[in-house]
Amino acid sequence: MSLGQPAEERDRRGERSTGRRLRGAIAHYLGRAIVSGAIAPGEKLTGEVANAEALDVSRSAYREAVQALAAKGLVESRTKAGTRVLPRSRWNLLDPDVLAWAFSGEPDPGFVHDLFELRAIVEPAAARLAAERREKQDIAALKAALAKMRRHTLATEAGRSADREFHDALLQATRNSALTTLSASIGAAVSWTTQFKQRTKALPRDAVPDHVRVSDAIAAGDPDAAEEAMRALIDLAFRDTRHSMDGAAD
Amino acid sequence: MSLGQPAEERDRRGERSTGRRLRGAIAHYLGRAIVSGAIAPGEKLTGEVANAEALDVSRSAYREAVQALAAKGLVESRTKAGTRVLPRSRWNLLDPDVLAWAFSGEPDPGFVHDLFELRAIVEPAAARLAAERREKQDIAALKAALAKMRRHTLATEAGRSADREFHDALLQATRNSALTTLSASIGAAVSWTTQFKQRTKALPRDAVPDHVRVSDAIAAGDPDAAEEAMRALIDLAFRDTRHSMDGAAD
DNA sequence: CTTTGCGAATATGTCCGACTAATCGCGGAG
DNA sequence: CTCCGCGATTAGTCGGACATATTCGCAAAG
Repeated sequence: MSLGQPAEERDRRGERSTGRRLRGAIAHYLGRAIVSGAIAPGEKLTGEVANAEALDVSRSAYREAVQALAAKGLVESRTKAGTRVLPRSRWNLLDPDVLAWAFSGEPDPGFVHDLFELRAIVEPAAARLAAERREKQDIAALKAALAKMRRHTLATEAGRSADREFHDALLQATRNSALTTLSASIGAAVSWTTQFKQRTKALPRDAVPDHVRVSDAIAAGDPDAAEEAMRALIDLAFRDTRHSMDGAAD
Repeated sequence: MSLGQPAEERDRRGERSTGRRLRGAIAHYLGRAIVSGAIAPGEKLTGEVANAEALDVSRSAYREAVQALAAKGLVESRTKAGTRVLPRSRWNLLDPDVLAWAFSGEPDPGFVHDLFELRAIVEPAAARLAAERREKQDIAALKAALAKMRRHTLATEAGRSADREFHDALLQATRNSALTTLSASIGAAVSWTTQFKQRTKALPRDAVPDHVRVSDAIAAGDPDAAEEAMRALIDLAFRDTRHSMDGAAD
């Protein structure tokens, strides 16, 4: 394909930013369309040749993008039958990319609720395990993340990054690879919902004290306190998020 | 790395059994090699041209397979730098395909332990939610799965399928899309570990009564009982699995 | 001797066009 | 009316060419 007019053409192809390859941009574009519901489950998207031409990309790049979506359970391709969107139940909703696509537009309040419900199940239990198994390095990682959170506010990307680091360090401390995998998903969810929460008004609450209580309980090796502190943290975070979503119900 | 096997087209075309496309077979092959540790994290796999030729497939098919692995977080490709295996922490261990690859060889006892720990966190909480929110149809689905489990034993694929259906129906009843997504992962894990457990001759225990207790508690709308029954079920299942893996458990 | 910068080698990324394989649907034979 | 097969359609695979982006070595400057 001719890259004759680089800047303009690339924009039309879907805001390929630094490092993001073309197929990544296509996957992003299609993924958003599917997750947002623009292409409903069961629906069949247009043929490869036509769609690739419409997006002004080669069929190869388009196909590789579709492969990525298929690997995440969003679509399924069958010869002659075409490529169709799979039912939501087949989607890999916890995949970081899928989460990013889900939150790139207007997040579905129901889905946010479900994510918090999952966090409310997993993270307190994880905090308990972390309190039992943490080593010196884990405590250090938690405190480092806390320090970053104090320096920046949650309104900044740096602050949200620190928040992610905190939850990541906590799940790492559980020494459980399955929980660690959930870390990436939960981290993404935390970041997105926090960003959304900040969007409404001035910061509703200083989140640091809640995190300190969790960190202290883990450092002290007190599983019960860690579980309870985490439960409280998530409950408050959910309350704030829900409140801001209700208030700014567009 | 590269497969020593000289090109045996018939063999590979035979390997890709029903419905499985060529790129699926390649992804399966590479995925197994990575998850099993044959290609260590950080290691760089052979160049596309060479590897595609070694596998006797076109570069397109090979690349599409690598795309699938990249989408699951197993590898990352960068121009000139090559395609290298990502650290385990980046892997999407809960992806059904990755789980299948992980259990296609000798399962890692530590990983099995981690999976059961996750189940022990998620499923009792899910049972509690299911008891609160179940509708008639959910109870029917649970009972139908139970009936199937009674007809077949866990030693048969039909029996394991029924077991999967039971846990799936339970998570469906929670009305939580995030938990439903975990359903596929956990279901796969349950199936694999159960099969592994059965591999050591005599069936250790009739799993049906445990499931009946969970089902009854959910049908009765008793969250506490449902949570406790599920906790007992998982504990027993883990004990059986660990016993059959014998010595390898922590 | 260390550092900086430039150029070339190289592996992935994208494009193209043809061919293959699988399958759905239509229309004719029984 | 049913069943079978043939053709049309769409994804799958192929191979080969070119673009792009890094890495790496080498050379010149400090």
